Amino acid sequence: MIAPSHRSRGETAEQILDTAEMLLQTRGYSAISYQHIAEVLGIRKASIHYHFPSKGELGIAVVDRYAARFQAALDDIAADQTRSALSMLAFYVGPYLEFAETPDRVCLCGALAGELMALPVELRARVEAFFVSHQAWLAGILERGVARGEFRLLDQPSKVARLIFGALQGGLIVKRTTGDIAQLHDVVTVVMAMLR
Amino acid sequence: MIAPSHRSRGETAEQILDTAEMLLQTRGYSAISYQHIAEVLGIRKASIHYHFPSKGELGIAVVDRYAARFQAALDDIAADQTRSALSMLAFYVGPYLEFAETPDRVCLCGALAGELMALPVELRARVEAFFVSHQAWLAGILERGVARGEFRLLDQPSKVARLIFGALQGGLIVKRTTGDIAQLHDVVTVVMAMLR
DNA sequence: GTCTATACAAAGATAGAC
DNA sequence: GTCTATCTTTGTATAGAC
Repeated sequence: MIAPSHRSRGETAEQILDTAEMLLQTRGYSAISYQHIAEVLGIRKASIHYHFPSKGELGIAVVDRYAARFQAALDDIAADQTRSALSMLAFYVGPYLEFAETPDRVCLCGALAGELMALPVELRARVEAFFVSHQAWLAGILERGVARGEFRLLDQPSKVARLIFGALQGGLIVKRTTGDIAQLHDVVTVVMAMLR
Repeated sequence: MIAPSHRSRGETAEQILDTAEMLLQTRGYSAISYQHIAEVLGIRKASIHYHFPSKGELGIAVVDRYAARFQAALDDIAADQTRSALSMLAFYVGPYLEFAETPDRVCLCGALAGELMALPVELRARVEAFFVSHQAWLAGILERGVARGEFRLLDQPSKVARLIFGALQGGLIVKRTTGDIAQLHDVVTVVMAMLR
């Protein structure tokens, strides 16, 4: 029985997070303001301060929600022992390819990492945790693929995971800049070829 | 005979560009201000406006200088027919590894690309041109390595170049976030292994 | 919970003295 | 070429009415 996951936040708070997430992905942290978010939602700046008193807290809430959503999906996938490692990897690449299909979105943490030193330290820590956990997850999938005879790695799983993760983050950012969707597809193609 | 390359800009203008470049690499475009630059140099905001009337123009001047410096080195290297393709690639990776040795610097264009939609359009165009030309250069080196029997590629040179470039940009950004210098070294190691 | 109003600081930019 | 002074707008944040 699947109960609808009760929200710990109200509707307005969720809309604020949605809008802030979109703006952070497209324009970054320093460039966005309460005014921008308020305009998109048709509300006033003060209403946002009611839900998220400071910009730093808002940024943290956005990243925490984003990372938790991602992590839940990764946990689900990795837990399914019947799936091939290849399909797990293909699953992981999915969100990146989806972002690549938008004109201006990249991974939230990839965008924030570009202006790392301008972020509140608590926010930096979140971005770091995101990178660390995703690379650990990838390394686990690669190890699994080796154990199942699906992958042949050029080096230790953790090192290959770093290459793949960096290539996805970097490839997505380059894709948005050049506007060429093939940028990320090519990266994924070569990554897959590398694992055989 | 080597004449000292005459500067088309004065000493102060160069110092402003140096400081702006450093701040852009560490904090990004939106987060830096004339005030920050002035404080580092011990001058006033108005003095910067004398040399670079608007922030957009300053940003463009920084990126143009950065890209030209990089390009001159790439042209020199690629022109030397006696060098191996491997040594050329090792040379290309050099600046990334140097940035990785600093606590908070990444590639200027990699940093700016994270907040792409917040940049003036002329600046975006510069970042795009940087990405396009660097990937073309890398593809040329890869092709050369294949012709010389040094490299064996998993796919077309342009596609492998995209993987390598994205991995370097992404790897450097992840490295700065996690603070682990091995992050980028591992990426380079696996890239090199991939080419054999 | 959302609004108006406001405080306060910082930003980009210009005018004009030196 | 650099400075002081100033303008205008924007940003973050709070107080208090509704």
